[in-house]
Amino acid sequence: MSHYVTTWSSSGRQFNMNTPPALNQASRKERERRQHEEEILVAARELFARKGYYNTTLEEIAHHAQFGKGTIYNYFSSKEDLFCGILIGLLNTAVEVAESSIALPGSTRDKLTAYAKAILSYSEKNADLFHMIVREVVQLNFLEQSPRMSGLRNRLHKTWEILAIPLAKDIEAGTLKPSDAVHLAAMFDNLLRLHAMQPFRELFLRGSMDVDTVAHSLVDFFFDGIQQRGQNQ
Amino acid sequence: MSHYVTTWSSSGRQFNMNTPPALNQASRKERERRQHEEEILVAARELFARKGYYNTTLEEIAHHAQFGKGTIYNYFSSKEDLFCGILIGLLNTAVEVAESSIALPGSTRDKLTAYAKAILSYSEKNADLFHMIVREVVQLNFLEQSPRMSGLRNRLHKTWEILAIPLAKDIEAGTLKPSDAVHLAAMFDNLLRLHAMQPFRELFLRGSMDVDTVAHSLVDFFFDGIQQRGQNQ
Amino acid sequence: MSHYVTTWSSSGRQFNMNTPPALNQASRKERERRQHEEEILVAARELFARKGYYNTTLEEIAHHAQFGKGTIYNYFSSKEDLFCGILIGLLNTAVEVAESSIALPGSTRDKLTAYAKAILSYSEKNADLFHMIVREVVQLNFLEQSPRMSGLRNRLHKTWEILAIPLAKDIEAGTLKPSDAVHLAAMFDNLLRLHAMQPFRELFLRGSMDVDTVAHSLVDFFFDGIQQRGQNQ
Amino acid sequence: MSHYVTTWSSSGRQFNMNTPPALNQASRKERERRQHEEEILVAARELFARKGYYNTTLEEIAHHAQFGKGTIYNYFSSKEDLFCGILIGLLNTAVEVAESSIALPGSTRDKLTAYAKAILSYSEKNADLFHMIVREVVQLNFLEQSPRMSGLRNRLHKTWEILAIPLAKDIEAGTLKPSDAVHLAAMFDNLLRLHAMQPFRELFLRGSMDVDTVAHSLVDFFFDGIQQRGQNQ
DNA sequence: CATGAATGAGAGTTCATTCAT
DNA sequence: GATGAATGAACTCTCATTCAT
Repeated sequence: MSHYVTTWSSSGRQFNMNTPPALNQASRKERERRQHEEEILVAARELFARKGYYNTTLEEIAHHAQFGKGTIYNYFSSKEDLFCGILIGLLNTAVEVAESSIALPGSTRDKLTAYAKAILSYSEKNADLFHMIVREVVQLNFLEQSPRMSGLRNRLHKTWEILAIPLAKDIEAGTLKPSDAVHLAAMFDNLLRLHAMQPFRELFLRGSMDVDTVAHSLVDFFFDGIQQRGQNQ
Repeated sequence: MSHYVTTWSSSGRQFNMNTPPALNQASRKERERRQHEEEILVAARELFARKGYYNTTLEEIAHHAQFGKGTIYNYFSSKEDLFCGILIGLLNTAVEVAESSIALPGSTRDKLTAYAKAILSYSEKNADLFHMIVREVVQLNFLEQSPRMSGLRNRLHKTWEILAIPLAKDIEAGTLKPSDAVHLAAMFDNLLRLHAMQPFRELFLRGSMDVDTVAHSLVDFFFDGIQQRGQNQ
Repeated sequence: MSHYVTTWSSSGRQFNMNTPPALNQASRKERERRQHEEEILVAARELFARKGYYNTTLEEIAHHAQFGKGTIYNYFSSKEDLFCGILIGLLNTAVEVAESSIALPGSTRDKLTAYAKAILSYSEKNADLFHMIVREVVQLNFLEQSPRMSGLRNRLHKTWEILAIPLAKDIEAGTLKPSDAVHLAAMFDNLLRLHAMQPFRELFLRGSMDVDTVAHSLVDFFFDGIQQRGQNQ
Repeated sequence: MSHYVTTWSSSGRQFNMNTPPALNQASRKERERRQHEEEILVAARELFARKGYYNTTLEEIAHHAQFGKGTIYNYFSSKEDLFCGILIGLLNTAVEVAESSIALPGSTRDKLTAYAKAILSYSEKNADLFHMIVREVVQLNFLEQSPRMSGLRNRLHKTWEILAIPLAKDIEAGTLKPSDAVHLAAMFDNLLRLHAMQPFRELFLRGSMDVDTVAHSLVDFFFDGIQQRGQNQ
């Protein structure tokens, strides 16, 4: 599964490691900077996920990241900016995962199953993170005001557009009911996020089901509904 | 449709109007008190929905409710308590709507369609309110800390249990696939809430579809999935 | 001398004490509000004068005014606004003093002498205040940015225009050299402020000269220069 | 005019260029050090003058001087010390200009006119600098606390004492009214500084008057006052 | 019961200063 | 000597809550 995921870096940035030795001096600094930025992001992600955006103070984040309070501001211009940094990383990851998944050979069911497995598996490792996203991202005030945020919704939409590609083909081919492919993708994605959220997992998945089982049953539900085949109420 | 909705009062509380005249004196006071509480709840609901919990100050709420700041504290012991008041009202409403809906005659599809229509119609009139709930309620810290909050999740779960009753019957009857009925109800409810949220509505529903159409297509999707009947990929 | 000075209230506001008894209820609140505002202004004035704008914290001002930190913000929207409040009071006072002074009967020398005495006497009681003004007002950045500040420079200029009236008459009458009357007024005013400043007073006036003597000698210098009459170097 | 101005170096320090070749090695280092110090002083002067002491950060100064932030601390022990460095340079310059001016042949009027021309001309090139001095130097806290600052007021006073020398002679000779010569010098100096300040220049001098005209009219005002000769109000 | 002035803990943010490289 | 990332004390400002009227 993980073969299509090159980096799980939350920032989603790619950078070339094959720099010539002459540039290593600059590279060291740069690498350290990225390292620290990542540490701050990880600390913030954990606290935001656990306690929510407004209940987490910068001091806590700094302490948890083992930095001084002021250091955070050398990497992010504000608390909001830090939050954006997290979201950007997550959404970039989602886009990447979506792209890799639909590039896999196989049916649309296979592609969506792969996507579901990757997202569920990621969210299992990142605990309450999706939880936080559902909680905060949707807060449009937030999204609309910050300039850095402007592209976030587009990125979310982009994930859906990517997932919509195979769905659209199937609709055209007549194997799926005629409908808005992007809308379907959004519904699937949100069902998935829902199951990735901790409280929901606690209620229904009780650790008894592994990622693969959940992914398969979600895809089945998505394609076939809850009704027995052949039945028509 | 509205015949099964007894009160849309946000507090969801029932109170008996048939008090004997001797008690009317006390009743006047009591009625006035409820009236004021309701006005405060309405004002708070609107502002919380528009700007989020943390971005709304008590002063704004008081002003919007045309009361003094201190007056709020005669009705709610804290900002958090006020927020709980709103949630309780909403969840009570949901429970009531669920109860009324499954009490209707007809198939499970009919019952869920009725529920969907009522919720969507309510959320249309209450704009960003479901939006806010998804955003804030899920915040477990919030839920767990306040004593008054302790029953909120149970109430949410209760809605699901109510909706699960007809589903469980169908599963037993073999018309639905074997699965956890409450889980199915939760999925349906969350799909519904998703479509009740403003940003999602904006993206896909563009005012072009009315409440009835959306409700029906959601139910269809829920029962049949996205696949053409008779197809098996 | 003091007969032309109606209020020395730093805010320079006039308000009618002859309110009918029916309005006294409102008047009490209003009076208390002004009282508190004045106390805050006095405290801030003293600290700003003693330690400078940037070296004085809001907490100190609040403590010195015997209020809580937050209370200050019920009266002034920011530290800068508080500073503006002080300046407005002072400049209003200066305008009033100028108006009263030139309204007095007598020669231009008499009018300017009266103005000088009033300002020096005021600054003697208000210690480092003029000191602070010279130090901070001139800071144009400050003046230009705040909207409330927009009129401050005009007010300063207005003082000069008022003082310029008798000077202009004398110039026209040929008893003073032809020159820009407002410029002359500004020079006189600044000479005056200079002598009102504490460090300058310390250096030259050493308590040995009283207000009247200083005022007279300033006016003499202003009209006659430092040269002996009849001499031409 | 410029023949009496040996260095306009802001630090006002004199150093001998005629070092023997053997010391050139040390001298090179030393020269470079002075060069860098001067660059920092120039950058700081410009920014302090433009934005005020408290609104200028060390980072800005460092950037403007094209050095790293830490480098500043190799030359000045603190921000305050840097500020002192500027003041010392300016006041040294003023002392030098005063000395050169009164050393010139001619009447007291001529000497003061020369001083006025030099100061006005300097301030014209250094824009808001005198502005800043009036604004900040007078702040006694500043002066009194820093040990390096201890001599600054003395230096200011020294300028006045120098300018007072010819005035004292004239008073003794009876061509000037009997008065405190240092006080007169201080008044003249401050009138001059006033006209060197940008806002004042803007109001009255409007570019229409050149340095020479202003200097002459200030001296005339100082000696003769504003009254027509032969008039006695 | 209604009010809103008073409160102060606590938030995000800035920036002079240090120090390892 | 030059650097700039790290630091944390100290700042201004916010706002839920109290309480005298």
